[in-house]
Amino acid sequence: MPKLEDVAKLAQVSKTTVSRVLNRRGYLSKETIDKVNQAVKELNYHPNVVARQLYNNKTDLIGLLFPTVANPFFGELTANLEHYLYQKGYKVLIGNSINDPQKEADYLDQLLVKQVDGLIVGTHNQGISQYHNDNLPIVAIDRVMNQDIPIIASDNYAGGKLAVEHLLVQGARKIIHINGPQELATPAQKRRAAYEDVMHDHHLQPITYEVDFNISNTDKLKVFRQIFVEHPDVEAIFASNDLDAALIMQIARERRLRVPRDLLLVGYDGTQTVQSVWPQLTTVIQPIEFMAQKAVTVLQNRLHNQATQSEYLLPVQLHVGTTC
Amino acid sequence: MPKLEDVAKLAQVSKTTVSRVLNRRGYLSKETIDKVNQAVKELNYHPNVVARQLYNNKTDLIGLLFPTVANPFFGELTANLEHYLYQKGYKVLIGNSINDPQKEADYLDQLLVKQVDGLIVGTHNQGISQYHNDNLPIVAIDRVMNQDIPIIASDNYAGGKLAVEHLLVQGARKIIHINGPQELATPAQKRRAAYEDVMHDHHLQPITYEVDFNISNTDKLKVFRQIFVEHPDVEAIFASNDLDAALIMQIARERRLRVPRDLLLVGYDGTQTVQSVWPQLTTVIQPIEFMAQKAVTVLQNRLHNQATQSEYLLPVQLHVGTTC
DNA sequence: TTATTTATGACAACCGGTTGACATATGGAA
DNA sequence: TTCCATATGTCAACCGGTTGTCATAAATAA
Repeated sequence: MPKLEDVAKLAQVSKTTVSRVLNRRGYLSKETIDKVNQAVKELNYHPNVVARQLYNNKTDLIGLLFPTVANPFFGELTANLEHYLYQKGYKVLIGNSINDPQKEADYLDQLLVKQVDGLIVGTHNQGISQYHNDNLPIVAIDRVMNQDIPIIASDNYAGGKLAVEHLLVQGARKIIHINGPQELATPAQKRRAAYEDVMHDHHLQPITYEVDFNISNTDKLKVFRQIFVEHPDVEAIFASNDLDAALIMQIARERRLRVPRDLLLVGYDGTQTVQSVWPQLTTVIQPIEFMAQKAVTVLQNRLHNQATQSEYLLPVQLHVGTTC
Repeated sequence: MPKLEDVAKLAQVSKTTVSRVLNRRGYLSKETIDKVNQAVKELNYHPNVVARQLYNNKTDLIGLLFPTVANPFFGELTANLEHYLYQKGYKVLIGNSINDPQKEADYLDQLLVKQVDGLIVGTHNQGISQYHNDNLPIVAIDRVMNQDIPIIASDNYAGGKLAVEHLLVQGARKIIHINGPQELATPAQKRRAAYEDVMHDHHLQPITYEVDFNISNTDKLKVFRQIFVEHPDVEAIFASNDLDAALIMQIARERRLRVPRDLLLVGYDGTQTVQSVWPQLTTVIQPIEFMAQKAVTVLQNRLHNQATQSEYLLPVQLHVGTTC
């Protein structure tokens, strides 16, 4: 692997001159520029990125910490984040933390140390202390970290309201909601608040099941089956996300419940993948692309020490399919 | 951000000793070890990764170049790759190249230069020349690059055969296949070969539509609608992948064709996402996790200069749903 | 003719950690 | 008493660039 010195030798100029040509600084004649470029091409020389990173004290890398890109919501989010970050000259390092707080802490430990210039996080684990780090600009998506870390989220309260009110309009009364554990501080809890508010407004009893996002589908199915055992008269379910809605659908089939006749179903997220494969699902669409764009903008503000708000709420949209 | 020297000062030892403690080499007394560790903790010191990378001439980063993690196949593949790579001590840098050969070339240019220790690629663009690079270990997934680059793929021929033979058993005769452009050298072309072989064996006329993986859903829908215009008597479609199958399904609904009564449909990939959301789809399941694991193993062999085969074929499985 | 701009080189410090060479001191074993 | 393993320090080179300081020389302008 050729280095700067080799280029200098071949072009018969000094290291300094080569560096000047590559970085366009100082006075340079056309001839030397050509000579150097010629040598660069001949040797197929590329400056060593790591050496530059060391001197410049930045890597142009942004870390993304999310549960898993196997989930279409995080997959699409990651794809969009990568897109916008690439436009700004950053590359993307990913860390999937699903179900493994140790792994998340590990990643943090390593990334916080000059490996990345900034971090965008949306993990679902609790009690990671390293986030209290002033050195590294961090932005959270759909996750409450601490005061210093700005949050990008869709308008979960509005989304919850849209979903529940739609269910009520469709005539459902016994509506059950699924959400993550309350200890986990996520903006998604606002859907629960919306759900409970709307139910109370209609003098209905809210019933919320708390299900950990990280558990396996098999375990989720067990919990969801329990819902139908404990509430055989359930008329509608407002699920945490579209994949959970799919599991509910699976159970509905097991129990020979026809959707929407016997059971109404609303999901959440509205990823393009699920929209494409299961357009019948009524769901609340989060503006994934917009969230990614906003996260990148806010992160860049942080990187440039510009002021940012502590929270950014983006609008959601109800997609009405045939499941309710 | 504290550096090694600061730790040395605080612990009242030399830089060398600190380095010795951190890297466990040479003779060390328990007291100094404790003193150093104490100072490390007190300062919250972490060695600068980039400096280490420069000296060691490796980054412990592996680049993943795929079309987009927004697609569940690549999302799940990426998640699995990340999992296995993490286990081996590598971090993951992603690059999504969809629909943008320039971006792919860009990534390559930058990653080939000591930014990553190795590369796993599965992009769908053509004519990228930089892959002829001897410096960097590369492994390809489901993509033919050049002789030096080992390929991990599922058994596409067997998969194609399974799908088509199942369609025939179900009574279909006019079966249309969708695949990528033939110029694009991918193992997926073997499905086409299998399809055409089986059709010929049954004295049936194979009809293959070539559709670029990278085009938008809107454009794909246009092409797929054309299929039904040109072949109104089509009885079955063997799609390139599950998402394409979903689009076909959409068109079937438009045309009031009932699946499987009026149209049989087989997909390809069998991602957990699609399996979960649309279990009714009959499809060929690629062993994504196994492919990821194999890719990581083979890459590591390359990294350690151990011999590797030029191709690894992994078994597929037919999932029979209700779409055929 | 003199001053200034343009063009290039040599050199060293620096980014932050790693490593080898060499010196030195202590304690216990032979 | 001598020898050696143990324990720590100093110093400098190195990884591969970047940048500032000085020096030098030719070309151009005043």
